[in-house]
Amino acid sequence: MNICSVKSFGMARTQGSHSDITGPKVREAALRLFAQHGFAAVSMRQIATEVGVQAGALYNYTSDKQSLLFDLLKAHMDDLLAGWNQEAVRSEASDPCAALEAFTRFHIRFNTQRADAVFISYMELRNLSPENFEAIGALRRSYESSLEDILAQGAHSGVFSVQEPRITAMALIAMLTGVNTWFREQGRLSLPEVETLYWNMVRQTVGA
Amino acid sequence: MNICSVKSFGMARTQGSHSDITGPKVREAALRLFAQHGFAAVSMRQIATEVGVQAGALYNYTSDKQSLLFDLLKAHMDDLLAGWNQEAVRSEASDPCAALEAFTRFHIRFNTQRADAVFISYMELRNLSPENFEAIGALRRSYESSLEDILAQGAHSGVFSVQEPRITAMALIAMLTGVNTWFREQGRLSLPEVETLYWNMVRQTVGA
DNA sequence: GACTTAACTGAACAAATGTTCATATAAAAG
DNA sequence: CTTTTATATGAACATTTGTTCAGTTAAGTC
Repeated sequence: MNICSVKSFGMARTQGSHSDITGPKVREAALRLFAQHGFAAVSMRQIATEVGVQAGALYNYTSDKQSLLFDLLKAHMDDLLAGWNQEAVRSEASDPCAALEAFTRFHIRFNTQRADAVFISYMELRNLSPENFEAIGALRRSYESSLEDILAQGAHSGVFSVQEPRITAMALIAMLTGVNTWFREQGRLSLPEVETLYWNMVRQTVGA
Repeated sequence: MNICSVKSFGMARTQGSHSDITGPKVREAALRLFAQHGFAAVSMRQIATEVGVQAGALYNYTSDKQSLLFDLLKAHMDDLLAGWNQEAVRSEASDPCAALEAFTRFHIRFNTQRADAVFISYMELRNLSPENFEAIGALRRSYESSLEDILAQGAHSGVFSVQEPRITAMALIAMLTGVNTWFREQGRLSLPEVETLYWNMVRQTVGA
């Protein structure tokens, strides 16, 4: 239940309202600070200072510090799944090899562009309540399964040599997400070059 | 500078001393709690309760909460490098392919046995002071370089097809460390089975 | 102009934080 | 038994924490 959406009940002042500016600012500041220092180490007052507001005002945009974190993680996972669905449709890859290449390139491109959210998604799950933890976990497993399906189909049709599609999917996702630990925008290698390097490794891993 | 080592200056009561029991207990409790809840979310009082002692007594074993974390990370990295050195000597692998297999199996075995320390080593670096961060980073890079060297040598002698040894090393380490996110001791697959599965993937990745 | 209400302030709250230290305890040494 | 000292207590400290809320401000509607 998002307090921000109170405004959408056809009330006045929907244009130029500060909440349209402050709301995103709160989420951006929280995302950056959580990634930098960790959820528990960041105070509501630090977030408020970053936004340019007093701590009390934050509670117009979240009911809790906890649900502020959950909203960020949920939005990230929804973005990820929506982005991949769109990519899968766009590339209309019927053969598993093309689908795997599309996944590889999408995952690297998407994750390097949101390093903060990715980092939080891996590190701060433990700060969620059990239900919220389960909700994020289900979304994650759904994403992992979409790669597993590609691998299983490729193994079935004989273009991949993969014994354990689930485990291979986990291994490949870990490998691809690892790009975030070293990749820098101004580095020696461009993003397309990195994508191609990793696609070559992925292709060899599945024996295609 | 470790306060625990004060005792080692040839003083009395080195046998049966409580500090020989409490000291390790403090580090074990801190390791487990930091991994479970995060460094910032764990209070000195929680650690003390776990040990069965009052909070003030912890300061006989660490000068700081910060250096308690650093000591844990430092000890883990030292363990890792010592373990790998020993393994590299023991397997006396002259050819790159055998060396790569030794690395793969060692990394999986070592890391799955210390999941808490591995998790902290990746998540809590941001809570270190700049010098301490750099110290841990140097140890990590040294470990990464030992894999990079194997890959570079294999590429040079033609048994591997690896374009970028450094990036391939990062990719492989990320893949192998990812085992920790799903592996469970009582699971369907035994550790040797997992090692073999991953070794097959690693071998294919480097084109050997 | 008067009125309504979204957005924010600033003070307040109890609880918890890391750390220190004078004091107590009990185990080893002489 | 007496002395020494490693080890632990428990209270105290100044800050900081998440959260609430009565009141202020200003932007929109009529």
